[in-house]
Amino acid sequence: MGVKTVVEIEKAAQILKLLGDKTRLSMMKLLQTNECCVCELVEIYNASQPSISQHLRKLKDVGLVKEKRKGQWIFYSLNQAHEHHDFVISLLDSLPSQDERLTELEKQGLRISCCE
Amino acid sequence: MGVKTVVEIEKAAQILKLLGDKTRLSMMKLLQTNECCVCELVEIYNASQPSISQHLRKLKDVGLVKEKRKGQWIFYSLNQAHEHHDFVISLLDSLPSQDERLTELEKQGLRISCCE
DNA sequence: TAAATATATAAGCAAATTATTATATAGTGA
DNA sequence: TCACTATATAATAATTTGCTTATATATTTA
Repeated sequence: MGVKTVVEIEKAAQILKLLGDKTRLSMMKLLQTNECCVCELVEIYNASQPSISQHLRKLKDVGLVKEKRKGQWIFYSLNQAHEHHDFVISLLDSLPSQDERLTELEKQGLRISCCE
Repeated sequence: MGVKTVVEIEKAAQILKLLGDKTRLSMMKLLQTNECCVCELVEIYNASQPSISQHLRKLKDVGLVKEKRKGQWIFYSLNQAHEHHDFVISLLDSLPSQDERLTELEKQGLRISCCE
């Protein structure tokens, strides 16, 4: 499980505040093991497109997620280069997988796959 | 380090939201290894008494801390019986000790000690 | 190039959060 | 019992958050 590194209180509070929202937290767990584009997340969380974009913006602003454009889609995933990535991972490791939400999408034929 | 237990997303988000405030987070870290009364926390965080009381109330409402009256003081500490205590501990274990704040108090002669 | 799709951003607003001020409750000790 | 200290709570004000609506930008495709 590796050695714990220390996260300053203020930095930790900033991260935890962002994760303290069930949509963002679930998204982070999903993005831990999947790349998703905005329109998939909109479907999954049954939220408006601007609402999802704004959540992603906050996560991106502190470097928790990164984006990669593939054609007209922008795929998000965890930013493994984040200073406190291991702190975040150890948190996410206590959460149940959110992958069944993607499986649902797949069933509905709404999963975006994209050859680079 | 023990086996990770799973915390439902909603429950985790609730806990993380509470910890996503630097005063509360620092207090939780302090209370992990110390019992403190309200007036000590007021000194330490340079906050008003109602403000500290309200933070403690929130933490107590979800069962993260517990209280014990000793004379005119009420001492708070982590509630080790919380359903997700191990989740909380694994979080706090990544944070730097806040004990020097108590040491400061001690120097100023403001530490409350109380024989039961 | 025009239409369609995906995403971002800005503005406005309602709900939630945090601090402040004022007051109530409880224990201590003269 | 009265004054004092510690704490909680209620009311209010200030701030922040998250959503919606409207619009802008970028990419694809006809």
